[in-house]
Formats: sequence, C-alpha cells, structure tokens
Amino acid sequence: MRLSKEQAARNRQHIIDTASRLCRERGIDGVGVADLMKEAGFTHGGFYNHFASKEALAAEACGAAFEGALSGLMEALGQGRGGSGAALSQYVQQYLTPTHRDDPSGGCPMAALAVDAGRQAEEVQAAYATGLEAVVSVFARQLAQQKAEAKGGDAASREHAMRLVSEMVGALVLARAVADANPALSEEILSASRRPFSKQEPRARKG
Amino acid sequence: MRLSKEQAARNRQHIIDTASRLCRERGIDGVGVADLMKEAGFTHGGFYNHFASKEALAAEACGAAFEGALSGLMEALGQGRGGSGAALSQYVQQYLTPTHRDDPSGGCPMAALAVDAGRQAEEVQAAYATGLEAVVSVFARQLAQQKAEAKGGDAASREHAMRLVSEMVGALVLARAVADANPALSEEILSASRRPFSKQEPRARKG
DNA sequence: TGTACATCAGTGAACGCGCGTTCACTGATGTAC
DNA sequence: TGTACATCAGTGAACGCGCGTTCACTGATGTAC
Repeated sequence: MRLSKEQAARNRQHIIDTASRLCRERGIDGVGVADLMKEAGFTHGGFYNHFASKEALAAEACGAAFEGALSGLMEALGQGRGGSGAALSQYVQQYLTPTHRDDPSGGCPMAALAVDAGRQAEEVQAAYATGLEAVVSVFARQLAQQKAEAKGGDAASREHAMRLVSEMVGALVLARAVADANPALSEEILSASRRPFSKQEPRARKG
Repeated sequence: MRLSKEQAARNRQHIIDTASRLCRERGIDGVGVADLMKEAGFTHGGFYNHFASKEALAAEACGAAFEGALSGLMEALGQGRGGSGAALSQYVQQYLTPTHRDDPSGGCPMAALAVDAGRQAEEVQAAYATGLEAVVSVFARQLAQQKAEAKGGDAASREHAMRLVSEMVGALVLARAVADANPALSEEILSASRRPFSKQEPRARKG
C-alpha cells in the first residue's frame, strides 16, 4: 500500500485543503479527525502519518485558507479596471454579498475563523496573525496607490486599511450570525457597508 | 431536597448567567453541561429540571448576554457628559480597549458569539438577531439625536449605526484573534478604529 | 390550623456515542548492494 | 540492471475520555382536605 512520494504529498495537501474548507464552515472544534479523513476519501487511522496532532493540522488549514484568500485578493486587484481604486471597490462590493455570506467554506478565513482563532492554541493563532497582517498590508498598499493617484498623498493608509478590514469582517460576521433568523437585517448589514463603494447602489429612499 | 419556588428560580437564573459568561469565553460548543453545572455549583443531573436541552439553554444564555450588554449601553449613553455625541464616543472608545478585548466572558456578546451564532440552531440565532437589532436601533437613535444637535438632520442614521457596529465588532474580533500571537497588531487594530472617536489620541507621527 | 400526600429541584450513576489518538498489519515504493 | 530488504502511507480495530441525556432516588416544599 505504500504510495509514491508525489502521491503522498498530494494526499497530504488534499487533507489540508479539505480541512481548510470544513473548518471555515463548521469551526475548528466542529471538525472531527474521522469526519475530515472520510470527507477527504481516506480512513481516519492514516491521519497521524501526515500530522503530529489535530492542532498542527488546524494551523496548516488556517494557513492554507489565507493563502487562497490572498491569491484571490491579488488577482482581483491585479485585473481591476479604471485604476486601482476601482479594483478595490469591486473587491469590497463582492466581499459584502449574500453569495459570499452563504459560502463560509470557500470564503474569507478572517471572518470564518476569527472567533475560533482567539480560542485556539498559539500555533493556529500565529497562522491567523500572519495571514491577517498580509491582507492588511495588501489593502494598505492598494489604498496608498489609490490616494497617490488622487494626489491625496499616502498618509495613514495602513490605519485606513485596518478600519476597512475591520468593517468588512464585522459586517460579514454579523450578517452570517443572523442570516437564517432575520434575513432582512442580514441583507441590511451587508448593504450598509457595501453602498459607500458602489456608484450604482444609492441609499434607500427615506421613509 | 425540594426548594422554594423563589430559590429554584434564582438557581435557574444563576445557571443562565454562568452559561452566558462561559459561552462567551469558550464558545457554545466549548461549554459542556457538566462543566457548566459544576461552575454554577450544582451536579449535572439537575440541568434538565430547568432546560429542555443544551440548545434551549444556549438560546437563553445568548439572550441574557445581550440583556446585560444593552443595559450597559443604555447606562453609558444616559450618563454621557457634553451632549449625546460625547457619550457615544466614550462608549466606542471603551469598547475598543485591550481591557474589553481581554474580557470576552464579561464583554460584548455580538463579538463573542458572532461566528458561533451563524452555526447554531435557529433558536440561538433568533436570540442573537433580537439582541443585535436592539443594539443597532439604540445606536441609530443616538446618532440621529447627535446629528440633530449638530443641525445635520437624522438622515441615514440607521445605516451609519450598522456600519459603526460592524467596524466595532470586526475590530474587536480581529484584535482577539491575534492578541497572543501578535500583540502589536492587535493593539493597532483597536487604536485604528478608536482614534476617530478620540480628541486626545492623535494619529502616530508619519515614519 | 393540622395532617396526608403530591410535587419537583437536586443527586449521582448510567446510557450510547463520537472524540483524538494509538496500534498491529499490509504491501507497493524506494534504496542498498 | 537485478535482487533483497527497509520504509512508510493507508487500513481498520481499539484505547480512554468527555459529551448530552436519562434515570431511580431523596426529601423539603406546596397543596388538598
């Protein structure tokens, strides 16, 4: 039953990617080793051939989720039309949609793992912190570029990036929290934060 | 061993309050029925004399956490000095402190239960949604009052409230996620969102 | 008001179940000669 | 290049443990007469 090194490495990565999705959907403590391995197409005994512990896997899964999110972010910013400002606007608008809200397993790890990470061991938290720092710095660079284009200087871009990321993550997390129980409120939360980035989405008429 | 109705009701409330703290700290799935009852000073068997299920308890605990948070919010807004704007500013600044960050069990349920609520049954999510709606409407009323004082009209106060709550919750949740692994980043997240509400906290000098 | 009995909050043992982890085993791959 | 053996990814049973929930029991409270 021994596999080639290449196949073993591919299987290992497949387990990490599966965990990355499942953990975002159900939370780290909501994913059992047996569950995970079954979902990945294996029996659970082989888990410890790849990982020292569930915690070690969780840290790798968290890192993998951020890798995916970052490459998505870079791609979105790279192909933006009409200047860097437009690209960021488009990214933020797409982030704050019901589609993203309803897809935690494929969506933003900052939002899906936020509360979890604070309760996990430092190994997981470190992966989260590295990913968050990377996202913030990409946002800051983009905002600085945008401000330079607008001849406004790059002052405080990092602080601006922090606040923007906080609002995006907060809105997504709150929208998810009430999505089933109060869909109208959930949609309202998303659109409130989305509107400032949209030229086609005017504020609802005053009652 | 039968207790008076009053004592039984007090014990029940004590269990709910204990659960409210523990769930915010460890997450709903992180609190066992036996754990909880022991922490409250009872043996675990009696749990089902008070609650139909752990889920029912979780919903009551979530509701109780929001009750406490709301009364804290009302109190803070009621005793604000220098107009309603100052009171809200003070509340937001205190919300975004390391002290609050490091006290999830006594702190904001929106932040502590956000990701959890999205994964829980509708009973819990409904309690969360009710609480969130109440917080947002208190914020909106306060912002409307503040804008009226500044003769700016009350336009879009609710939308403004939504965005503010999203940013506050996002910042707190992100700050907690990286508090151990990257304390400097954690503090930076809080101060970025806190500064606009503070007159005494100027932006750090440009590098 | 006094007595007899039903109620029910709390106790602690027990239930089946799934958890993370360990283990002996299999057999194709990788390596030493 | 060919043979002999060590390696190790995957299997599936088993481990101790804690989970949510149920149960028979206790005895003071609440109630009916």
